[in-house]
Amino acid sequence: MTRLVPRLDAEESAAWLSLVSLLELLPSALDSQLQRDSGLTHYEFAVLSNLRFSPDQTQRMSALATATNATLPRLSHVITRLENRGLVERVPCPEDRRATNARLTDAGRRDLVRATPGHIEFVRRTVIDSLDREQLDQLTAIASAITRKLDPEGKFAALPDPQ
Amino acid sequence: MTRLVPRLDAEESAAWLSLVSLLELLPSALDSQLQRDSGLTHYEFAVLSNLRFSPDQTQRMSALATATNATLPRLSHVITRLENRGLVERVPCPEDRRATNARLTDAGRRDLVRATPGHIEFVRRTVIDSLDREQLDQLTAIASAITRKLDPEGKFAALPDPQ
DNA sequence: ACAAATTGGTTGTTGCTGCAACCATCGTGC
DNA sequence: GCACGATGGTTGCAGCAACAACCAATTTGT
Repeated sequence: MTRLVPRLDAEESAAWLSLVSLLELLPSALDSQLQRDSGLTHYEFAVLSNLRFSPDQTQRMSALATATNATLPRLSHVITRLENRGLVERVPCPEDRRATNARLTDAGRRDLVRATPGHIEFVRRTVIDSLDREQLDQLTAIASAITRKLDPEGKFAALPDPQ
Repeated sequence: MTRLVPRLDAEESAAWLSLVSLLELLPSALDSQLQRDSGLTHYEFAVLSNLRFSPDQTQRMSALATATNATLPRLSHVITRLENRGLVERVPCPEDRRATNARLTDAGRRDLVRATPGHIEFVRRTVIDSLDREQLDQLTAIASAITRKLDPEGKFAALPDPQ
């Protein structure tokens, strides 16, 4: 029986293993930091950040869902919880009565603004400061190349630049 | 009020955003592929792979948990499910009667061997083939550097080399 | 030798995500 | 202008993970 898929050679394997470790460790580290310091999930943080930089701090549910790479049911549940905590509110969309807009409240904006510096600092400490300038560019190229394969249309917008 | 944490500049921001996209898209893509083609979670796959390359296809629960970066309760539940599906069995540890060993069954080994080529092929298509040789080395260095910050003792062993 | 502390695992509860079913509104074709 | 499909969103249910509480076996201290 011939091997249709060649196994990974030493360099490929090293790259893959180190990437797997990263995928395993970094997301949970990010979540822990945000949860501990701000009571926010990384996903909730992404939702709030997205709203913050949208016109009128408002976005359609469906747009917000694709921008955060989530299913609509997931977003709906998350928005419900955030609404109960007073960080977000649902507003019926005037142009399309099927649609719902999610809007960041003042309290939500306040919490987000409070959470952001600590998050950036953590990102800097764990990621940015581990790399030199050259590696920063390399990382951008590498991650973009892989992402392009997974999301060719670039529908997933990631986080807006936290600032 | 002075800004204690300098915001990210353009290059830093680009690197971070592209990395976030990767963290968001790749794990779910890996999970979908494995789930669809083999009925295994990525985590279950990691557990089985780890057992496969352990002496006597056996590992202590606690060792297996740290090697897969999981809490002990999580592993215990997963092993219970895998045991119900006949892919793994629990064996009391002779040397320490508190301890439990998890052992890969023949059926488990068979399923794993079946699942592996498709998984490798997917990894190749999405990750490896997106990069050139130079980038492969760069990725190894970058991911290792970040991982070192998150897990200085290197307790997390990642997957053993799938082959 | 025995009490206390530590280690190794399991079980129960709660919270979040995915999927499927569902309802309401909008657009299209006739 | 009305039926039908498509779109936008919510709700209910099932499965998995985190945390805490718990039990059993072992080690430590005296």
